Amino acid sequence: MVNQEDPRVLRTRELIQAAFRDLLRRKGFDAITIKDIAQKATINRATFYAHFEDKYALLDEVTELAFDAMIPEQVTHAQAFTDDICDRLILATHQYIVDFYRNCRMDSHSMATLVDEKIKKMLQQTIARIFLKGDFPQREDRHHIEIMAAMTGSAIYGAAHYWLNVEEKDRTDVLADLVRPYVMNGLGLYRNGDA
Amino acid sequence: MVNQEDPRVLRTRELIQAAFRDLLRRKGFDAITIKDIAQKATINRATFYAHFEDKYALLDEVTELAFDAMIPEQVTHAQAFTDDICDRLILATHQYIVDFYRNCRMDSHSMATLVDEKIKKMLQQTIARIFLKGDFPQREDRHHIEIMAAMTGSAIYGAAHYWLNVEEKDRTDVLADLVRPYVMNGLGLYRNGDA
DNA sequence: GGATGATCGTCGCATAGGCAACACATGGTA
DNA sequence: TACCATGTGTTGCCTATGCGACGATCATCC
Repeated sequence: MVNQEDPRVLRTRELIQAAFRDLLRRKGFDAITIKDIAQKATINRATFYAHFEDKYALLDEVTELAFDAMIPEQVTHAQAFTDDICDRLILATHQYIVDFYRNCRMDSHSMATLVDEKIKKMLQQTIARIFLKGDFPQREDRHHIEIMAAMTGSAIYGAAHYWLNVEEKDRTDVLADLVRPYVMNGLGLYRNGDA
Repeated sequence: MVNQEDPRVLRTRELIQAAFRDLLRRKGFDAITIKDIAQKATINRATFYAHFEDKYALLDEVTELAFDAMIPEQVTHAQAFTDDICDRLILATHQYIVDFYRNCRMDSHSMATLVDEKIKKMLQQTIARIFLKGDFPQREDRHHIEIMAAMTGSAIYGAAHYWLNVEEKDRTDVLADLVRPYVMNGLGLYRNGDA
């Protein structure tokens, strides 16, 4: 395979990703061909396959990069899962979903599913990483941590997604006020005692 | 040398030109090094030399492309040097100079001189081409055509340049009304008889 | 004067990318 | 059915680009 440090490789991958993001704004995922991507990226079609197995792998990477960019500094370096960190995760997730649905034509169910799964997985990993760094209860039990992270990530994602169709969808503070107590209580971490 | 049709070549040249245009907005021509250009273009310094002899050759090409883009369709395909064509050339030249001085830090006398010469030359060539297509007086005399084109191009450029420091610099219509009769009379082409 | 550092322009070698062709799958259509 | 067009992955060969090094030039500083 190619050397991931070579500047030509970095540039080509960036070109492919940019072309793909651009195409997603114009046509549905299913309608995008490798030829389309290669043309817009000004690379050869064969070169695409030197970098990505197929367009699904490309979607996966683009999604990962985009969501990573949404996660605030404070969350990435959080030492404990606090109310503040929880809020930031809720808002970042919600914002990501809003941007995603605004920018991409959603005529492809397969893409929506793939992105859903990807984001949920990243949320869970992010949360689990914070749990492991902090003084989380049953910190030694790996399974316990993972399942708590899975539930928390799913809850946040589910709520953020649901909020798309709510009347007061601009009141993300309301969203956070609903999700935070639920999650923190579920984790046994709520300290403000209003649950 | 490299094959000018290869898509890698086209892309690399475009990257170099874009990087150079961008750098010209931030620092003076003299202060720009080949290393700067290569870094911003995400190419290797040695690759630069496969495409341009030095930064002067690059400036020449970038200037040519930019001025070409300013010349209206009607002028490019003009069959005769009419009042209208003359006006369009005056305004395009003036607009080019305005953009140029607005976008580039003019701490380099050498660059200003090079661009001046380049634009004047392109103007003259454009005008000579129109003369050759139309029913220009003494059409058979190549020298006559060339020198008329040279004077016309120089006059237009000189006036457009001078107009930068005029109080009513926004009244480009006034500029055109001053230059057009002068040029057209000089060429013996003025038909409206107000000279 | 000499030392130092930055840039220039060029070289040979290693590697990523372009090209043309291939077999294969899919879907429309005569 | 057979046919044609279009998209997918893959391959071998060739070319453009990246890299590291080189000597040369120039400016700065001691």
